[in-house]
Amino acid sequence: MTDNTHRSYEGDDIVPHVCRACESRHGGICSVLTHEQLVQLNKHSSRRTIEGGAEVVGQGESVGSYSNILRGVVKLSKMMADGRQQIVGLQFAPDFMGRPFSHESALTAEAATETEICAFPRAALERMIEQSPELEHKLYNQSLKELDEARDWMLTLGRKSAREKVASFLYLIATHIDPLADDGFTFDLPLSRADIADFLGLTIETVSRQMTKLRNEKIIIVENNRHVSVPDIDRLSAAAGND
Amino acid sequence: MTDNTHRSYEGDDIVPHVCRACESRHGGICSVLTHEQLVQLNKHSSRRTIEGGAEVVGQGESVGSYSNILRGVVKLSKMMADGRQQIVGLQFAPDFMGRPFSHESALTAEAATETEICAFPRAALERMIEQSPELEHKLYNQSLKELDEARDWMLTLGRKSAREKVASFLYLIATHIDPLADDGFTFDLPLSRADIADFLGLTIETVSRQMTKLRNEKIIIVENNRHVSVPDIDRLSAAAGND
DNA sequence: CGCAAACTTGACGCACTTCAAATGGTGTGG
DNA sequence: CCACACCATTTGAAGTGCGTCAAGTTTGCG
Repeated sequence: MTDNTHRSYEGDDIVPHVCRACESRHGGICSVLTHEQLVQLNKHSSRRTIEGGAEVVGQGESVGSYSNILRGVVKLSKMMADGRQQIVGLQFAPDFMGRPFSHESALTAEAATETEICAFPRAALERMIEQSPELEHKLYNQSLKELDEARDWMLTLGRKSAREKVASFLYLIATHIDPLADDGFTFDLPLSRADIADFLGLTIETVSRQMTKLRNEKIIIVENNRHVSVPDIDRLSAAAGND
Repeated sequence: MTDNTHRSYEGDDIVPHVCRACESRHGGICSVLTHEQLVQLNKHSSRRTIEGGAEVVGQGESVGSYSNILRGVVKLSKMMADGRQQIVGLQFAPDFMGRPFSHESALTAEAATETEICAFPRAALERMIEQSPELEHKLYNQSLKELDEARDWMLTLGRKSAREKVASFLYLIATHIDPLADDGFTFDLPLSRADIADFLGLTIETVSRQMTKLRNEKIIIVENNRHVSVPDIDRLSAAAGND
């Protein structure tokens, strides 16, 4: 396993300006690039802000670029011909977004909240992958992580009750979003009820009813429909059916 | 993308005996290894036959080895504390089996049918990955493929009806198993009804009822409960809800 | 042949969906 | 600052697809 030992160079003039203050420099894929590679990649990269609800790539579209998520939440979804939809993954900063070695997207990527990304052309990254085994290793590790998450979620989709599904979703968010306050777990939901339903394989109404029940049981505290607090994360975890 | 151009060496004395006749030599990960590496890996590798139903690795166990599937079907499953189970993936020859860079298994791997594998110690493979970017690239590509499949299946689990789920399963098998006859799609199911139910997030009874319906509609022909023929793969695909 | 396991079939119940209406929350213009 | 409109969410009532429980039936194996 490779070790990231570029820390000593931090602040060095060689690091591109935009990257120097980049939140993604450490956890993201850029952390394994040499300064030369960083400069190289940066020549073609561009920061973009995407408003919540806007589509980044559509299912079946050809993909011209990859990107890093710097801020926000992106939902990956699949749609059937008749309109039924399933969210198959959520991505958070500093995740890498894209499906290397496939030029047609099998899914839709859409910003759930306002999102900031750093995009670079497909060719630039693919060239860099060929040159840098560390980069490919980093990408491989992220795809293994995503595969683990996808399989966890398959258990949720296939075998959990509506109540457990909703609790599982809240638990996922609680453990992936930076909390708004220090007093435990308080956060804003990045997804609407409709999105949550599409993520859980349920209807909006069922999601709403289960949220109400969890609220009545004091497992969660809800304000403004989006703002949620979890007083006891272990109770939520238990409601999610986690061992 | 790397190109496998070792074909000219075929039959060369340097290739280990066991590998020379190996069905996995071409599609599997071994196809990107040099002959030297193949010899190296072969020193520690061992062929094993696993009877149907036997466990290869258990959920939560520490993993001592990786392997290639040479023949048969392996099911990957997750279990909740109360016994609810979900199959999260099926692997066919010549798939690589294992989760690199994680020493504790998050899932159970069990032979669905009688299965033959070629196992090698964890350390041997991990050393080789460090030396060979081509090998890591090959593994990365398989994990991307598995991720694509997992996400496809999430749509099935979350949004399809029982009928569509069963048809989707039959379609998956029909397109992944070598047919028994040349007359289109005839095969033996590698999974029992109980396994199919665990794969689809259904009960045995529901699977059975939907199979009966598909049989009555002549979309499938069933003999002996395991032997299935698909006269028109497009009708099956349509029943599965594929566009 | 006979037993056990796997599979099928039937009757009934319930969790979730569907359809419909009420409520709340947010932004806009007066 | 309020009134209104619009959308998101909640709540209610009724329907249904799948699960549960309980026989049967078939298959495979000693």
